[in-house]
Amino acid sequence: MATRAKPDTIKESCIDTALDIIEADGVEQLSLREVARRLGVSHQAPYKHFPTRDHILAAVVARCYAEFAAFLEARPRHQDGWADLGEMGLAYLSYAREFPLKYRLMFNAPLPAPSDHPDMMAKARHAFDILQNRLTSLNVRDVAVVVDHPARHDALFTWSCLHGLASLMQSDVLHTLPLEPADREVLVSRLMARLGAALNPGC
Amino acid sequence: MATRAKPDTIKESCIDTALDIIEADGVEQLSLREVARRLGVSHQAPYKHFPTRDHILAAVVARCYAEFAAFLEARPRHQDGWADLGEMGLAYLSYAREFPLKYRLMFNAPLPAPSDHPDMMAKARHAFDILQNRLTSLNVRDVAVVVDHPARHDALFTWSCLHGLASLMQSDVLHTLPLEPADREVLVSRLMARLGAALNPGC
DNA sequence: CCGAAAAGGTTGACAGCGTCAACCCAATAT
DNA sequence: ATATTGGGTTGACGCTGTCAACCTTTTCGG
Repeated sequence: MATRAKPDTIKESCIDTALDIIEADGVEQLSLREVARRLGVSHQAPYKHFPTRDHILAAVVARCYAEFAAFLEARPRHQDGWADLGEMGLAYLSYAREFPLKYRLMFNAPLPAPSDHPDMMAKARHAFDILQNRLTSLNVRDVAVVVDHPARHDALFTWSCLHGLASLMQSDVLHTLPLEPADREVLVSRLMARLGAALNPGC
Repeated sequence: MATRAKPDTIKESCIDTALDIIEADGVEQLSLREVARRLGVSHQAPYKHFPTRDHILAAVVARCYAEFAAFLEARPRHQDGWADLGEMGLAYLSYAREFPLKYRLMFNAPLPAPSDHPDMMAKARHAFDILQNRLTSLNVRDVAVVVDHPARHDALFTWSCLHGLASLMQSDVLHTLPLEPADREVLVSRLMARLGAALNPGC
C-alpha cells in the first residue's frame, strides 16, 4: 500500500504523513492519532518523537518553507532584473495556486509560537530572504531608491501585494463574489504589471 | 457580572458570547459548550437555535462583515476622490490592527461554505461593494481606465494590497523577521503611496 | 560481561469537543 | 381540550490531545 519510500526513522514518517493529511484536508484536520493510525502504530508512538502537536506542526511547517524557497529559486531566470522579479512573483502565485493548503498553512494559519521553534523560524526567514535579495540586487542600480527606501520595505511591500492576491484568491470570501476563472489570469497579470509600476515609477 | 444588556433571545446572546470568545482567544478556541457555559445553560441549548457549529460561526461572521462595512463607511470623508480612497485604505488597515482576531476570522480562517449561509455571503459582498463603489466613482473621471480595466479588477487589486499588508502584519511569519513598531507606520504609508501610484500612474 | 539506563514502543485513562437521542415542560394553534 | 411545536434538560458516543504506567530492546559505563 505505502508506495512511499520508507524513511529511516518514524520521526520522518510522522512529518510525511502529517503533510499528506494537511495537503489533502487542511491543517485543521491534522491529528496525531490519525498520523499514528496511518503509520500502523499506537496512538502514543508519535509522542515519543514530538512532545506536543505543535512540535510536529512546526516540523511540517519548516519543511514547507524549505520547499517553498526551493520552488522560488527554481523559477526560470532572466538577465533583466525586473523581468526576473516578475518571474519570481509568478512563481510565488503559482505555488499558492498549486499548493493552496500548504500555502495556507504557512501564511494564514495560526502557527506555534515561532520563538519556540527556531528551525521553523530559520526556514521562514530564508524564504523571505530570497525575495529581499532579489530586490536588493535591483536597487543597486538606483541608489536614490536605496537611501530612503530600504530594500526590506520594498520586499515587504512586494510580499504584501503577492500575498494579498494569493490569499484572497483562495479565500472563502471570494467565493461570494462573481469571479470567473478567466478573471484570475487577468488579475494576476494586472497585479504584476502594477507591482512593477509601483516599484519602478520611472518607466 | 454580565454587564452586557441582555438581548431578547438566547440566539442573539449566543452570537454575542461567541464573538466575545473569538475576540479574546481566536476562532480556534470557539466551542459551543463554552458558549453555553457562559450563558448558564445546558450544553445543548445552543443547538436549539443553531443546527451546527458552522451555523453559529456563520452568524458571527455575518455580524463581523456588517461591522467592518460600517467601520469603512464611518471613515473621514474627503472631497477629492483619491484622498478619499486613501482614507478608506487607512480605515481598512486600522480595522485589521484594532480587531486582529475578527479580521482573521473574516479573511484568514476557513469559513463554513458560503453557499450554505446566504446571509453571511450577502454581508461579505456588501463590504466589498463599498470598496468597489469607491473605485467606480473614481473611474468615471477617466473613461479610458474604465474600458479595459473594469472597476472590479481595480477593486480586487486594491483589496489585495490592503489585505496582503494587513494579513502579513498580523501573521506569525512576520514575528520571525526583525520589524520594529516604527517600521509598521512606514510600511503603511509607503503602501498607500504606492497603491495610489499604481492606480493613478499619470500623476 | 553485566547491570543500568535510555530509547521507543505499548495500553489505559481523562477531560473537552461536536453531535445524536430521548425526554420534558409550557405556550400556542386547531 | 388536545395536539403540536419551541425551547430547555440529561446522557451517551466517538473523536481529540495528553498524562501515566508499563514493557522491551538497545546502548553504554564500570
